Amino acid sequence: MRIGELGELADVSTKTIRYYESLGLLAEPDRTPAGYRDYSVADVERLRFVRDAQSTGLTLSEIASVLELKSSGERSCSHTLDLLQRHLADVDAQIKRLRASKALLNELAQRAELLDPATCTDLNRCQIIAGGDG
Amino acid sequence: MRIGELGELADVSTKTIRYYESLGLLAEPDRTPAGYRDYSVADVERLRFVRDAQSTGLTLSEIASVLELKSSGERSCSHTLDLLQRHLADVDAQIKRLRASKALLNELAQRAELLDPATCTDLNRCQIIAGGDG
DNA sequence: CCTGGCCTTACTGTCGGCTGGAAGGTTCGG
DNA sequence: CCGAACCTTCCAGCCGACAGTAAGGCCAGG
Repeated sequence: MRIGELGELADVSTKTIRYYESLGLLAEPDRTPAGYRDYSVADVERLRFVRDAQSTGLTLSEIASVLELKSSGERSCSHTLDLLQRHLADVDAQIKRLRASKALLNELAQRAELLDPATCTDLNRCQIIAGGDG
Repeated sequence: MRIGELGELADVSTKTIRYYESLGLLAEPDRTPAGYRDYSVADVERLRFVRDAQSTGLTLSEIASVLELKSSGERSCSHTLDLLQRHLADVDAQIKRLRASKALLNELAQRAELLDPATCTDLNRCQIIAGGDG
């Protein structure tokens, strides 16, 4: 199949497919006599794999490293597992940060509702956002 | 004070200060006869405000819009409040996505530990990551 | 007078993941 | 045989928040 069909089947733009190929996420496909990329069903699987992996939040280069290991004949899943666990830690850290951010935002919003706007006199200092130290 | 001192007081690089100025986050300061930027204590406050706002996860352009409104004489905090609440919704959405991502990662990691690597035969299909549909 | 450190503007590069467009070749239906 | 829809390569740009560098000006201490 050609790139357009592959794109439709995996819900990925042709642009993106060529981009993935340039990153080594997809192997260089066969070409038709006219030079068009010629894909098989396995490529649909592989492309979907990339999307699946991406949906877990792995970066494209991380995905590339998983694929590279696999294609180099690495049978063990330990690298993948390792990657997943490190990534899990990252995600946790991000969630933590966001929670802190959220708590702060909530506090600020609450303060904002209590505040009398008339007391908001200093243009350089928003009472809602600035720390409560002054 | 000059830009270096301002930077130290607010823990921001001189590069970043000039960048903020170019975005309109900081007003154009007075200049010394030699053309150096000449800041006052109020500028330290303002710069810290920017950092505070940034720490809540607001983008620089959002911060700029808050500051713009304030400097245009807007007394009401409703815009800021609005911004905070929309941003809060964003943060919630992000947390949601990350949680989903985390659940998926956990599931994958668990599956990985149970899997026999020897069954990992299809190079285009990582059993850890690919969906369990086949 | 010289050196080192600060300052100036302006432009480029970085990361990640694409997207757009130009300029051309191919294929298919009518 | 023609036009539309597909394909090709390559190069540029986008978002956000800076950091790096060049090429120069200024200023204080010894």
